[in-house]
Amino acid sequence: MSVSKTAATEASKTRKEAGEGGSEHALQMGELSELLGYLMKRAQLKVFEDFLRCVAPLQLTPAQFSVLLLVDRNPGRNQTEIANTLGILRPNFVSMLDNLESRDLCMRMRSTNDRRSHILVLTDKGRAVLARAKKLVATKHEARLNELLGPANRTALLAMLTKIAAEF
Amino acid sequence: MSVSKTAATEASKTRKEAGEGGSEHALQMGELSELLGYLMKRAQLKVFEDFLRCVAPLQLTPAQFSVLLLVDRNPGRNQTEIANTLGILRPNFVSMLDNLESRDLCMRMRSTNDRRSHILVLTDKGRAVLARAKKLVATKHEARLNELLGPANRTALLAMLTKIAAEF
DNA sequence: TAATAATTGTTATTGACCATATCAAATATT
DNA sequence: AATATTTGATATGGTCAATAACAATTATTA
Repeated sequence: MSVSKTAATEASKTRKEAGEGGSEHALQMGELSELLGYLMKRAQLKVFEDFLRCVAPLQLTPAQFSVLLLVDRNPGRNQTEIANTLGILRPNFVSMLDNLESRDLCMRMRSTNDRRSHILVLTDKGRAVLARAKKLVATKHEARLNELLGPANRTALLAMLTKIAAEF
Repeated sequence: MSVSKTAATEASKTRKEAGEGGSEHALQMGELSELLGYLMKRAQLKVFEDFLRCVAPLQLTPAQFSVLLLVDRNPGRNQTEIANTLGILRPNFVSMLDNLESRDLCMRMRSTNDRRSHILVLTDKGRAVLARAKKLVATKHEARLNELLGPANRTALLAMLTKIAAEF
């Protein structure tokens, strides 16, 4: 089982092999393959990757999509409220909105009640893009998860992630 | 220096939780609460937060912990091999090792076979810290997941994350 | 009402993280 | 021997996350 250090170093010189990416022997993952954070991070990166692929025609990141969703569902809210709900810090939300506004997906409107705040509204184009994005996400992205896990497991996974996000 | 990690966790107390605070009504999350990427990212952040808390006495990030684990389990491997396995780019792995080496947790040794490469080895202190870290992770971090989900669900979650990380 | 505090959006800045190009030394290939 | 590839390293740019600070506005309170 255990390999001596000299044998291991010897082995390191031996190989070049055809395979995926790494041309060496696979390393022992050890307890890494049971480490929640490691698996979660790896999975999350894959999910974001796939999201970007699926919604690439619309040039929307996951964060941008979530902003459009939330603004659409919550008319009359200001920047701070939207940003807080998404866990985005207010300073960092500014450039994000600048981007969406420059692409005519979203608009800042001065509130009549409180002239400090900007009420956020989707433009017609913003609503149209959001609708197309939702369709792409549902038919390509989330559908992929269904194929991989099955509907029951998918539901279970989302429930567990929700619980972790809320109570961990 | 390098208190940025603790500073970040300290700052989490300042951060307002999404949808909390009795003054404002909670926003409608809409299909956000069913969006895989959103939930995954939120959950992942919580998990990393908790990991940092649990292993704070040892001042190890999840990434550093994974490096120690992998080096320990794979004696005789060089930087490229370890970095590749963890999905870390070689240039970015350099400063990471500089850090671990400066803390006397890890050592670079010139290979006798190939004088270009650095064989990575844990120091005695590195092995000791790793052992303590493993214990903290098991008894505080992963145990927390068990309490939250139960053993069966925890196993199911890890399996699904593994599948997503591998096949998505 | 006047003075003070708090809030909103914003700018500036910093540090962490990810990615690419490039380099010298060493090794592999031709 | 000449050329190509690999390894660790440096430099650099981009994206995020986080903090401090500021002007305009609103809320508080003395």
